[in-house]
Amino acid sequence: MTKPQDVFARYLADQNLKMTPQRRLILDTFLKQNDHLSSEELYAKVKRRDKSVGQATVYRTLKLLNESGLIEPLDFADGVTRYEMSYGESHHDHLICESCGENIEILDETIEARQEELARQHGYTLTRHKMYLYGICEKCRKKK
Amino acid sequence: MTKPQDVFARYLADQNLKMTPQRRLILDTFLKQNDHLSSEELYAKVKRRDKSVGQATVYRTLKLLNESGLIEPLDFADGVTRYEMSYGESHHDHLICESCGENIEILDETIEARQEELARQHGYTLTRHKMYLYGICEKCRKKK
DNA sequence: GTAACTGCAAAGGGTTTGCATATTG
DNA sequence: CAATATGCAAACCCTTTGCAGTTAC
Repeated sequence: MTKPQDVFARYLADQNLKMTPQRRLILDTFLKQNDHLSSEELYAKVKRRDKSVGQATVYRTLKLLNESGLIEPLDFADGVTRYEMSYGESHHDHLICESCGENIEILDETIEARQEELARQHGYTLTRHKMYLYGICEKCRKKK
Repeated sequence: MTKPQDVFARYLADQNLKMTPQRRLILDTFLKQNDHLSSEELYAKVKRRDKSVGQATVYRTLKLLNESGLIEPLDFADGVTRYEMSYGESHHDHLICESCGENIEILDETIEARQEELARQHGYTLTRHKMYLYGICEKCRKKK
């Protein structure tokens, strides 16, 4: 499969945009720690490698990475937008602990199938979906 | 069933909080147009009935209404928090047309059950979930 | 009476934007 | 060299908070 770096380069070229050291560094940093990073967290990591990079550039680059199809915004309802790699990764949903923030990736074929079916019943063609399960994990429950 | 107004009054009394004309008006306005209102939209409607009400009071009252169990925050990822009546309403998810914005409320027992089961398997106690299905509705599909 | 509530305006947090300068293709 | 990107700081949007004065219980 094409490397993420190449996908991004390709996207930029197609849009008449330019590859820059900053964009390279930001994507690279994101790829290294492919967690569910927020823009600010990524900014901190990027800054460790190159102090001169500005916060706005990180925000702008994340937007481009999203448009290029490499990453996707997540919504953990914690006030910040987080991103995860979507290119070459299989789809999954999230199970989130409301107490400690732990985040488990889940996938259930029964649910996926029912979602398609439900949409179809309403005359919809499904393009995507978001499902977040919020709860309390075992550790946190026992702490109380 | 107990009226929403009474549920709210009861909640306030229990918490040693006070019923005020503003709180009454805000709940009343919300009940009248039980859409998926944002705080600002509600504020605009409230203001039409009483110009003297402040924006902060609407925010504060929505928080109280949520705590009382009457309403619940929604997250359509459009930058604002919206609320919908939850008291006396059955839980449901949303099927949204990406083209025209149509929003259908859906509920599927198979999915609900699987969600509980999935959480349980990971040691989680589920408190809530969000599921949004995005697609294209029949009308929009045929328009093209 | 006194704890809770109000409106106002200011502050807050995350994100975006305007601008002068620097860089890419 | 022309179009894009950059860093900085200011602006932005939605929401929360501090405060002095008001009101419900």
